[in-house]
Amino acid sequence: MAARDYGQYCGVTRAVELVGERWALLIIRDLLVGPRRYGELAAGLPRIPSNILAARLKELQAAGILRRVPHSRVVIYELTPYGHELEPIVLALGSWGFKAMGDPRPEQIVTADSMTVTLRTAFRPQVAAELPSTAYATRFGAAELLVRVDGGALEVARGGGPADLAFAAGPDIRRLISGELAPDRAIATGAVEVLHGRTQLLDRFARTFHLAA
Amino acid sequence: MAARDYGQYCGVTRAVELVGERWALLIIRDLLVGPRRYGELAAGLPRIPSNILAARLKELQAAGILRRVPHSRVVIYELTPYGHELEPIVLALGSWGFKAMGDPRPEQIVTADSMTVTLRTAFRPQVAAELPSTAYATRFGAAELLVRVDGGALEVARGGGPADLAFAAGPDIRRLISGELAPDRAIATGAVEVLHGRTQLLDRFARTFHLAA
DNA sequence: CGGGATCCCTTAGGATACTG
DNA sequence: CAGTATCCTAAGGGATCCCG
Repeated sequence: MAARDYGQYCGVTRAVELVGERWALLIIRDLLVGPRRYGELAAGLPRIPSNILAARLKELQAAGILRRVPHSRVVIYELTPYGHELEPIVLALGSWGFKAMGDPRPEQIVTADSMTVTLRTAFRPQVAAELPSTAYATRFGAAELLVRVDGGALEVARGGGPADLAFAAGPDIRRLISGELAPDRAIATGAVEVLHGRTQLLDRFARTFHLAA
Repeated sequence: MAARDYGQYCGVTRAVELVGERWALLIIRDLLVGPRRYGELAAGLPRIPSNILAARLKELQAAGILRRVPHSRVVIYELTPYGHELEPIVLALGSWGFKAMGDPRPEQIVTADSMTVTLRTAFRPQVAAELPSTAYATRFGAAELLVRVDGGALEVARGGGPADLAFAAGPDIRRLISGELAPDRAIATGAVEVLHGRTQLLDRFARTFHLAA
């Protein structure tokens, strides 16, 4: 059950034995957004081989990190409380890795769950608390998300819906979130295309979601 | 330079591409304690093949996480500021993994650097600040450490030295740190052998260093 | 059709020996 | 001491197939 071990008696070592295998943390990242079915996980991780996904799910289940819940006809995977304790670590990794992202290569994709986690990472509750409640309908690559900011609370759902601001963003969304690209410049250069709503609301978005470069 | 990639444009993904390869986080863990030479790293990671250590050092250097500093005759590896930003993440992983450690298997060892990181993780500055300054000379397995607690500050050095309390601990040190094993019980059962100093000081140690089970 | 299992091949990683 | 070089095993990638 325990993957390849390192022969050391140490908490860090144990952690990487449990979640350090290839793909494991990305599965956990997606499950942090919500319970998922096998096919949903596979769709969110297009390049994971099916046998690896199945193997990881078994290992993570044996480690007490996730649970396999058979519903009628379908199977749901969800994090256990112990698995949920990884949330701050995964978000911190996202914040740290954000700085090394550079520009996307053509084959790199943006998935709904990864973008949701990014938004959670970048969310600044204390800033949001001082701004009016706002709903954003966003599209990043193929990922459509409905982002609701209400006081210091953030809610991200897949799909669209009514919103104060609807926009589609290309890869330069990274520079917008890092502050390297000002909101008005982002619109001017076409990095962000506003589909509906006042363009000034993009500035509110950029203040609400920020990550250091 | 970039290791196997995942094809996703996401901070978490980038992070695991940079530090998710086998052994990488353990190398970083040891470098968090201080700059190390190639041989020191190899000694602290007894089961890492030499070619893998060399490969990881190159990859981590290319990623801007560590620096190769040639001194006269010897080469020193040290974390860059970007690499140092991983410290809270590594400590959090250690704290999370601590809960899944269980009892050590016979082949598992404790190294000086891993134990140093564990002590840093378990250190409670706010508790220590209310206790008198204390020096502990400790031995965990083969790892000898001199632990100085002064107010809210912690300093851990390899080797021995004068101390208020000297003790050697077996694997049950984990239960002492988690609070499952009371200090006096630890001494009574032989889990901790006090070599010098007042045995009551072990209680102070246990209050200063604590991790949830 | 969702949820996997099986196949074959490639490549990272383990063990050990060797070199500047 | 600080790494290469080599050889081999086992994990991972990719496609396909299977079963309820």
